Amino acid sequence: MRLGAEFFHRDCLELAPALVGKILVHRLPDGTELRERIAETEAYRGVEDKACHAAKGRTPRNSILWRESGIIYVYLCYGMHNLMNVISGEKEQPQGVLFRAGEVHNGPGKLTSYLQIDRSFNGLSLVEHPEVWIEDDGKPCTCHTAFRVGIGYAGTEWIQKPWRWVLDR
DNA sequence: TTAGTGATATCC
DNA sequence: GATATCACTAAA
Repeated sequence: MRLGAEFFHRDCLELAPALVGKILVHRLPDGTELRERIAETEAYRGVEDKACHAAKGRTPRNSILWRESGIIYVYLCYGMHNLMNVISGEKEQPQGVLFRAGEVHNGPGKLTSYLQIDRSFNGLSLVEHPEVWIEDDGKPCTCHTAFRVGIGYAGTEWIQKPWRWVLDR
């Protein structure tokens, strides 16, 4: 079952764990469906979260964070990796959830590479786009928290937030 | 451990 | 216009 707007419309600290175990799907023009179960997510929460792109104020790149929940935010990292997020929470409240790994393809760059998600998907909607969506296959799963990765610049207060969720196996 | 890669923000 | 930085990955 495809997840609708009401699923995404909540705080990133709730949405991130809820997304773990769900299936990310991208249907290609030839009908092929690329699917991958989400194994890791991270929450980035507002301007006060020093690890969140919104912490440095609104810029052309991060302005997507201020959009409504369910919108896709993709940006290029280290010149070669597309990192995919979904916006959460209230509109005009800059927060989102990073898809940090899939069950098969670990790492945020490898996940988008497999799913063929690049920056052209920036600003599209996981709720309304006909070829990209998230499914709940009803399979129960559990996850545990961890520290977020790769945010050394944010300072210890924010590094120590348990805002990463990892699928148990 | 380190090179590769390029958009972005921040300084001239 | 120049430069430093970066929510990473693969190879060694």
